[in-house]
Amino acid sequence: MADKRVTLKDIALAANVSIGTVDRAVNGKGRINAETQRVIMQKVHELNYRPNKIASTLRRHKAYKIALVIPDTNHFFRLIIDGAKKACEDFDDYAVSLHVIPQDSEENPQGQLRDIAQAMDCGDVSDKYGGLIIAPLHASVTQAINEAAARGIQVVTVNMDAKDSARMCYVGQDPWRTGGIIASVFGKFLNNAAEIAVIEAKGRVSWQQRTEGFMDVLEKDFQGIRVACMFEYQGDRRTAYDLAISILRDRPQIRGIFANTTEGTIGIGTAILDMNRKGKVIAVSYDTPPEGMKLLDDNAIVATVTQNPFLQGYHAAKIMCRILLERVLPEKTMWYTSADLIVNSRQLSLNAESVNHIGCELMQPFCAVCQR
Amino acid sequence: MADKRVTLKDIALAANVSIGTVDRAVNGKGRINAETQRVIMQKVHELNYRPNKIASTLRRHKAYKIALVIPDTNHFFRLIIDGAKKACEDFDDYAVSLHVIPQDSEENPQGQLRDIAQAMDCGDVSDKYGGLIIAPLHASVTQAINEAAARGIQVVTVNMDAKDSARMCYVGQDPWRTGGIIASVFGKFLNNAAEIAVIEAKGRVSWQQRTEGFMDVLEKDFQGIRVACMFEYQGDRRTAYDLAISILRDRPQIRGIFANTTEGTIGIGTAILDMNRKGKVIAVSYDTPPEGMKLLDDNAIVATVTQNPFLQGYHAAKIMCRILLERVLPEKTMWYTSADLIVNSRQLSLNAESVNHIGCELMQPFCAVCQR
DNA sequence: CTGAAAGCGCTTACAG
DNA sequence: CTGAAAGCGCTTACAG
Repeated sequence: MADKRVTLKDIALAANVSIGTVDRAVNGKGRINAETQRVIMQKVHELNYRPNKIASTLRRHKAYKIALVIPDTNHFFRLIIDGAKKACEDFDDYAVSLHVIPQDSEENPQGQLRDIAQAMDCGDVSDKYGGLIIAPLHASVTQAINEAAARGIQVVTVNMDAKDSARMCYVGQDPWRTGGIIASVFGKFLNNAAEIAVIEAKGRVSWQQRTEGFMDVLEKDFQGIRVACMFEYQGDRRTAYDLAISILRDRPQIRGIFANTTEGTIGIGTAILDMNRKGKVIAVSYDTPPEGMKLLDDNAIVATVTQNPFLQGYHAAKIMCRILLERVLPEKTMWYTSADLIVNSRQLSLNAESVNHIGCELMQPFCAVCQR
Repeated sequence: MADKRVTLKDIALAANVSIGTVDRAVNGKGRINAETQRVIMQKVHELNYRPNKIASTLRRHKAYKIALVIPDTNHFFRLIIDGAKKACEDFDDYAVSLHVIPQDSEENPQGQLRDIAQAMDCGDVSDKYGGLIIAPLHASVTQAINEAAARGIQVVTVNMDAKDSARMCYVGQDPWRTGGIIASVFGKFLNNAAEIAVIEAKGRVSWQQRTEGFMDVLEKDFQGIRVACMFEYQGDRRTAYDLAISILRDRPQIRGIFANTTEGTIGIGTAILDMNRKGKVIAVSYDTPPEGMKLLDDNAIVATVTQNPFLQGYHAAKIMCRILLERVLPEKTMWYTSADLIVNSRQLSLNAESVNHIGCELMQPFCAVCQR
């Protein structure tokens, strides 16, 4: 910042070549003599040259196209999309554009695979997607990710991961952590002395990790909380509701029920309300669906743990922009967004108004010249 | 994004003048004929011209200097500083630099006034600060803010506001909201049926607003919670402790105590611990001081409401950068950061590791060429 | 394999 | 008050 930045010209002077040659050495395209390259790179290191991406963007006419491949099935995913859009607006000056490729179902990985294949083939050579941001619906999406990577397209996963794929990194929830936070709420509300029930879905890795996190924190920090019984369900609302009803009816000593999915917790909360046990039995929800908010305000659900979907999209896109513009590899493979605790819907709406929008509205193009 | 952006040249062509003249009309400096100006501005609106700040930064040699005037007395303020630094690194390409001017006390507004006056006078004409980000320690700082504004220096307040000053906007906590969230936690933990005590400091406007928010939400959402008694203190730890001890001793029916400052809540938490009443009487803390974290893990404090100091600094600096680079006035006067609920110190540390750093590490200059 | 030159969109002296 | 020209640091054809 303080000192004048070293430019291509400085390197060219020092290495006694033309700036065109330096450019070729640095950007590694076009034929170049190995020895010339070596000398130039040495000067680059010596003088601590960093490319000026302002200048390169100005000259380069290529725009960077990014595709966001994600289901568009509910508010949560739409917040991820919003976040990604905002991040890309931040890079508007650098000619980055985002194209959303939405899926209409979370249960159709085949459809997603097709969408990705199509995205890889679209456009002529100069108009191809430089990067794909994907919320992989299933492990089978890995093959599409690897195919994209093989073609030189950068891939980042968001919200859901494809662990053994060639994606650069993952941005999203840490399921273990959300489980742990819910355990802490249980422990504190129940004053570390109560029996609880666990209703567990095992269909996704992240669901299993939530339960693990929940159990681990209970064991470590709240040994006064005893898990009296465990039941399995499919992650659905209906079964969770039925299980909760029978637990509430048959086991009056149970004072808390944990379910490891959004849908499951909605089922439990509804059961608590229907059995007129709110305030007596606690549930803590995942994410912030409308039904969850209602149950939260009715105190059938004590709190909800939300994972900043907006930030997930925002940072996934920001990482992608940096990869494309600066050829920077992300420093970490796993980028976890914070898990926040919400106790009433007003808190959430107020926060949405501020923190999200403080990141949003600021990014909007607003021009002093034309006043819009 | 899609269409080719309109440039100065396009306007010049349309208005039948040179690009130099268009520049003068748009940037409003240098003599220009009123009629010419009118015609040009009309074309600017018609064609929806937006200046390319990439190009202008490249040509313009001026760097933008921003000063952050803030006490450097604890971790909370240091997070604000970190946030501001990160935002400015984001604008590194645009030749923005941040200079921190720290105060060593929160209780010495005179010293801060001197620091601001000095900052305004430093440097020659071309090297002056373009913007000041200030955490005003007292209403008297208003005069320095107005003086800066009169000299054409942009001012944004952070964390603390100077309401009737000429600052462009405020970025920071919404005290009313934090009070309200704490009320919600009380209401839910106490199952909307209990007597509580309120210990109130009135020394700062924001403290009073916290109490107001607390009382309002209790009244609206938790009518089963009764405020049995109110006491006044100076916002200090010691008095709060003494008051809490006597409340806990004399009024066994009290099941929650609210204090409206960080220090006050630490006093209460300690009293709850000393009187061996943890889990029986609840307190909810402000912010995230180390003592608060300890009391949180001991369950003397049930939760703490934290206000994202990192984001406060980050967004205050980002707004300032936009003001300087794009001559954009902020759309709102008050930018509130979200108030998050923390139930254990592990949650906070994990979140700090992710959400802050997801905003941080990404911004760090990291170069594919030189690998650092 | 390397160099010289044009030009991205803007701002800034310098002439008129 | 207005225009013509140079140049910010880079990339990209185009010659050699």
